[in-house]
Amino acid sequence: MSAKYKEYQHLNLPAIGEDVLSKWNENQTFEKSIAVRDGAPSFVFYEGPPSANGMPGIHHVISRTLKDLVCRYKTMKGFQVKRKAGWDTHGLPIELGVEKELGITKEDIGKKITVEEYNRKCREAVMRYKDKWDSITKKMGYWVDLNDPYITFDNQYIETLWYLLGELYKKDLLYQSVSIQPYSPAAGTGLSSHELNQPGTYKNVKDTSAVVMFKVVQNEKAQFLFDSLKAQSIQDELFFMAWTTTPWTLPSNLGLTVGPNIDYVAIHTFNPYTGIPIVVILAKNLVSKYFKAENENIDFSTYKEGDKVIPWKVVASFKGSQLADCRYEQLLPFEANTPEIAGGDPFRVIIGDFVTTEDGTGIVHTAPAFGADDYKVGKKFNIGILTLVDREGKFIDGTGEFSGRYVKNYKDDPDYVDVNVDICVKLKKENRAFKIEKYEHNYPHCWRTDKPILYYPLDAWFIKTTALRDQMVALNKEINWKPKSTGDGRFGNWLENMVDWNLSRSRFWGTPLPIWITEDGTEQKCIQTIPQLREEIKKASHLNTQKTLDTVENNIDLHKPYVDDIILMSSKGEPMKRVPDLIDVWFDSGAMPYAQWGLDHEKLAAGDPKPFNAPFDTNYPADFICEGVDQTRGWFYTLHAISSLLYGSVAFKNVISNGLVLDKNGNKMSKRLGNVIDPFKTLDEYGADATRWYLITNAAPWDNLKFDLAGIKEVQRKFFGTLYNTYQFFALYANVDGFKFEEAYIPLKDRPEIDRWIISSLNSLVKKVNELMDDYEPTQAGRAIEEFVDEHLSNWYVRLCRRRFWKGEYEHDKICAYQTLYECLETVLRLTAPISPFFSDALFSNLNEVSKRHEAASIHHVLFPVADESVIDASLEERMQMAQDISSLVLSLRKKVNIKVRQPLQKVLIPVLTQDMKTQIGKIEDLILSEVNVKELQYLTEDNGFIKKRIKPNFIALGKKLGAKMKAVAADLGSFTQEQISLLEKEGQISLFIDNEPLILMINEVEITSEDIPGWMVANKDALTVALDITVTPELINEGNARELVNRIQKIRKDNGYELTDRIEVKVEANDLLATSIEDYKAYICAEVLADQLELIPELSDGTEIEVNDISLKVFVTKKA
RNA sequence: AGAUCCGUAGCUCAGCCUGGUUAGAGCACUACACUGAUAAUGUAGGGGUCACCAGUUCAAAUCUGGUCGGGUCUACCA
Repeated sequence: MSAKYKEYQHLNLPAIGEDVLSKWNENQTFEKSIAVRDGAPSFVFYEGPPSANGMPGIHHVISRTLKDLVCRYKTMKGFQVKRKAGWDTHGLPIELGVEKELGITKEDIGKKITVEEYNRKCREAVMRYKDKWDSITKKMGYWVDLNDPYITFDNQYIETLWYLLGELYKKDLLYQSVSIQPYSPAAGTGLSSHELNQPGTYKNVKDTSAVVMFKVVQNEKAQFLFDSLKAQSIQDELFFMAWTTTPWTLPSNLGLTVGPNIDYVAIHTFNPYTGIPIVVILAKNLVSKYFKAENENIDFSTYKEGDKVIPWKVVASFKGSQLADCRYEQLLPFEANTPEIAGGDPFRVIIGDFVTTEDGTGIVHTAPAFGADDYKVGKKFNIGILTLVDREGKFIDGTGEFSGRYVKNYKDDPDYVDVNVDICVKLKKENRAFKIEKYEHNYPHCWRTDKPILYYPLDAWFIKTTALRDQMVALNKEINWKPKSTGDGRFGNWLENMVDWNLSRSRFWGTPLPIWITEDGTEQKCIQTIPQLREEIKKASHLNTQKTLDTVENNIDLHKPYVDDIILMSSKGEPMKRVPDLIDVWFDSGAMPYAQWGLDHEKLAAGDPKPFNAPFDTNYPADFICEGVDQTRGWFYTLHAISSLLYGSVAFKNVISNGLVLDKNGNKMSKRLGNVIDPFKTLDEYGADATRWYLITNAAPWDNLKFDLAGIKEVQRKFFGTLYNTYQFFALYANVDGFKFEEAYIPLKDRPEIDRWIISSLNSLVKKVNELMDDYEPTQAGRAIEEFVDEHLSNWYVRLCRRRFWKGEYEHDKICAYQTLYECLETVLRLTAPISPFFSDALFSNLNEVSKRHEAASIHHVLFPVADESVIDASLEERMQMAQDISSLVLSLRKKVNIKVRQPLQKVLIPVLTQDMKTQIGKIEDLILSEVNVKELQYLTEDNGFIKKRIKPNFIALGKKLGAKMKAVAADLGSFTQEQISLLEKEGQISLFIDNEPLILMINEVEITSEDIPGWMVANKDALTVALDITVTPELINEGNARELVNRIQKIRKDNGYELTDRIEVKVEANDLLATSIEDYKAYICAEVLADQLELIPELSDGTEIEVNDISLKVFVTKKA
């Protein structure tokens, strides 16, 4: 039996997808795609683990399409691409979800519910939507190994994290320190940034703000200030002015921060509260905020205390950098805030980039304990730290009259007296306040207690990323970022301004920090492996319960609360408890290159610096990763940090950061707005191929995508519809003729020009697609394929070649046509396979099952096409483009005068400006003539005077030479006569007078085009001009009628449901108007409609009434038995 | 607040790196045509102050600076 190419009824992409999917499942096509590359070089891909705690959305489909297409492409390029799936299972979103479900808060954990029970709930919740995820993964055609995923809550995984943390610890890159975190004294707990971002936490409140004065100490650094005062005979006290909205932080002040490039001035004036003459320093830009312009330089001697008009005068100006290290007197000294207690070298002016001149005075009161910036800059300049407020939010003992007072009304005390006001009153009395006022600003509040938070130093563990910043920056330069700007800008910038990584989280469900510590904090142990833990606990068995000992020995779970029960022993025999912190979940995912394979204890024992299970060695670093751009400072960063810190290597070599998926109006998709796209519905309705193709080709991956279902429909119809039609066309005729690609491959030189052309274009496309895919530009690649399929293959090659497939015998030309079209289809399918894996596999299999050209069972096992440069013929492609343009021009002319294409016309005129152009068109003459149904093509050369020419400057060439004279020359050329143009053409140059200066213009400095042929219908595009002879002679009408008749008979054949190959007999009712036509073209008509007989009958009783160019007549068609 | 991306036809996008005188496609709309690929296709038409302002230049959608609008990340600070 003879194999046939499968023909379809309709294009049903979802059905094709399902069909292919079940074949993949049956035949283990994915597994085989990896197996067939055994021994080949590996291409390493890392899967960023999603959390199965939420439903997959359409935005997951885009990044997974990108991941998948790169992996499929690389597989087709001959690499082995292993793809281990992963699940991110720890973290706050899961905990919050569980809390919500149980109706509890963080404080209830350990009280209303045990930590054990709570974590069990988290563990259950985390895989809640795993089924949905697995389902979308399969449906969308994302090939990833779901059978053996890495899971971040697995003991093996956590153990590897512990090992890595231990390595950091050994390198002194893991340390404990305080960090300034949002803290709620009312609730007695630190708040995560996530909690701070709850709606409604930021409120507008009115606080007492103060501009206070810090007295400058006269010493070497400040001498220049005093000198300039002395020069002006000013002997009054000199102050720095600083502003604060939290006066309660003033006793903890240890520094004043100025901007190095900000301009400051010293102003001689009077304190508005005390009337004492003073000199104050503040930013020049902010002077007007405190001093009225009309009072500048007025007479000081008339001023009395209490006057509204306060004179002032600028007495010095300087840059902030000049103030560095000037000292000042402590503002509010008490027993508890001496320099000794503060540590460091306080009460100095220091330099900070964060200082602005938008608020305040341009000098920032710096209390390191109560602000992140303050802490950072304070640490940098070693000004010490004072925490004069306790965790309940009240002043500690030793702060004078303020001791024991709450800095805000945290207890809802009706008799609360604002300590901030009292501080300000004190400062006023001491001539240390310049301006006290209520100030309204946005301040964060605790979302549970509604009380203002404060920033408070809390203990935390850090990774010292800053120690290796330079290396991280240098390694980043090795990474190929798509788009580049994300790497240079967003990521590069982030690295430059990096701070140490705060690992600590005070939560319950996560990776515990494996550090045990004695009560006095003098001894620490960092545990790296489970065996090590077992060993250590054995030494401390007397400190632990039997239950704990059993658990550790038999079935340890490296989570809370079990690890917290474990007590180790110090060298001095003291008990050691684990620090209560969990680590940032980002460490979990950033460590996946190592932890996904787990720890190899044998390698570890042998001292291998990278003791991870196989196939780690061949799977690090990654060649490619891809995630949303929101991961830049998330996963991308943590991967990079851990890899740089521990192994001095990049973790990934190429990265695509894709943009967001927005709704069709450009809004973020959110459940609240109800504009989320259900990916399941989309895939079911339109199929994965169209969805994937749309996602990839509609916008560059890193641009935000405005997702519109109408766009998928368009892709479905426009691209897949066209490709499908082309395939159907091929299958239809190939089945009729029994073409199975059995004949030897016909050398291109023996094929017609149009075949050579499409093969040339095809190879140009292959070349381009390879380059673009190698450059991680799938959007460009997809668009190039679209253009080829639509413009070249379908709209030109197939359209022009249709007759070759259904006319004539099965011999040389026909086989050429089949071979050519087959090659195009097969190659295009292979090019599209990474993007649209189902459709391409289906059609490829249809082709291959008949031709058996490839041994592979799936398109995803064959190799990606490689361009054969020897068949690319640029000049052929150029002239075919010309043929398309000329045909389009002729057709547009026909349209203008309403002469249908079926009506033959006599001739076309084309002015040719060069010999080369004439040669080129000559080669495609026949093609054009048959396409536009014209009998002959005449060339007009320049010397016949027929053509009207147009001249314009070649701006690129002339620009450099002429510069400003360009406009004048352009105007001059615009008024050139035909004679001048031909003179220039003949001589090769012409002299002009521009602005009364002579100028020689060369022929290559202008562009001459033909524009018009007097007396003809013309049309032009760029340098091409086409004229059409629209005279319709009686002979031409006869021929047109004959063609029209053929067309009508064909329609009848089709209506009657005849097979393509059926022979017929035709009887036509005699008609004077058509008699000559039918007689003259009888042979032609018969050949076209496969008629063995064509008779003219005077009267026809039966038959179909038809119209041929407004002539009515009857035709009777019968099938020959 | 900082960083970054984006802003071109009603819609989705090219073009911008490397400045050049008619700013392109597709969709949608309108009209006409084609009819053995036919739930396809072709041709033509309308539709743009290339977000705005300034600068550089003979010449700016394109280069520079700024403004506005949208997105994202980071931060929240006297």
